[in-house]
Amino acid sequence: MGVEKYPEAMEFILHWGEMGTHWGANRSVAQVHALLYLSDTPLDAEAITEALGLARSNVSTALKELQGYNVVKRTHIPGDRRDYFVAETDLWDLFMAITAERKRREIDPTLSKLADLKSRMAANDALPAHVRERIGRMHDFIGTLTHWYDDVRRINKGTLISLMKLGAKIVRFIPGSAKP
Amino acid sequence: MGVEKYPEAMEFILHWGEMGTHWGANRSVAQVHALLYLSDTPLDAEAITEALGLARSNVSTALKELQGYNVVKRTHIPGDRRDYFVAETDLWDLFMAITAERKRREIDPTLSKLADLKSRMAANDALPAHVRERIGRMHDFIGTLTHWYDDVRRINKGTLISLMKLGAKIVRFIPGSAKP
DNA sequence: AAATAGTTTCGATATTTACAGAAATAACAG
DNA sequence: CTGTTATTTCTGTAAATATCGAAACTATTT
Repeated sequence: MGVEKYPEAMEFILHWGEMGTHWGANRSVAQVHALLYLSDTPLDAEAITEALGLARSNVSTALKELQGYNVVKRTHIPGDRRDYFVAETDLWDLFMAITAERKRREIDPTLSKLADLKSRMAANDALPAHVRERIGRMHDFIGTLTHWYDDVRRINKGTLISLMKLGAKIVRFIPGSAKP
Repeated sequence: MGVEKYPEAMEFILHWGEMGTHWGANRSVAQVHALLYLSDTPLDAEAITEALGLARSNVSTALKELQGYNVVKRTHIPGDRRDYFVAETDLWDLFMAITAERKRREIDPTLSKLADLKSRMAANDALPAHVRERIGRMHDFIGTLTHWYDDVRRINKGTLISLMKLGAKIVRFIPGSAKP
């Protein structure tokens, strides 16, 4: 019997669904993910459909999308032809997958657009200097941010978690930094 | 004459408007911000309305919202009763304002909900252990993230920028960390 | 070939969000 | 007190997004 029978579990799933729309997924995708996250056994598409009351086609699309983000994996049960699914339960990996996807959709297009504008502005001297300067500065800034992000992503997971737990104390270890 | 006359500037404004919808603002709000960001003089609501072709009421709402996020400030010109507006041009401050707002809308509600569920689950022993465990783990994880965020926010701006430029090299300074 | 599992596509809603325009209210200089 | 400017509220519409259910299609197993 699935977790959707428990009121607290269902409440979590519904909340996740609503928040999902703020996190760049749609409600169904987020609900399917929440259900799989709470389940301790792999579920097949049909079971998900019944548990959440969604259309079968919707669940299929959601599963495909979640696999694309690498937060859900497909498994099989011996002697059963159906596909079963499990969610990533390592929350750090989940977090990294979400940030990667959001960067792709929310940052990368802007970075390209700014690069494009910058190069086109270089040739155009009718343009006021401050416009060129501000668009250029925005490009540099977002470039710095994404460079930092790429850098941090490459750090070993355990190290990263320790770093995060260190929090603001990190500053102590940096040469030449003083309190404000 | 406003920056909206320059194709590249307008392109920036329109792009910003589209991306704004992914960043938690609506198109109008993001467009107004982009226009002010590119302008080197303060603009009044009427000028913004004409530059962007929005309804006056919409511009008024957008300005109010932007001031709420602390990314736009009101100023006055001597001998002129109208309100004028300027955008934050320090991109770091802008970034911090956006992240604060997004945390408020995208993280805080979930943190509260998880805390609530956690306390209610404690009393309920009909609930399977793994459900309690996974919701609890999610709460802890998001708690750790927001704690780190609060910590980092308190670091002096200049220090933070240096830290970011350091990128992955940060690891070198941390005692007891090794490459993967 | 028949049965089963899964995916994809499509048109018909339903829901949510953005936006405009009008009207009511407030603030205030002259 | 009066006219101008700015803000707020509301009402309706338009646009974007999400969802469903059905059907067509593919692949796999028996």
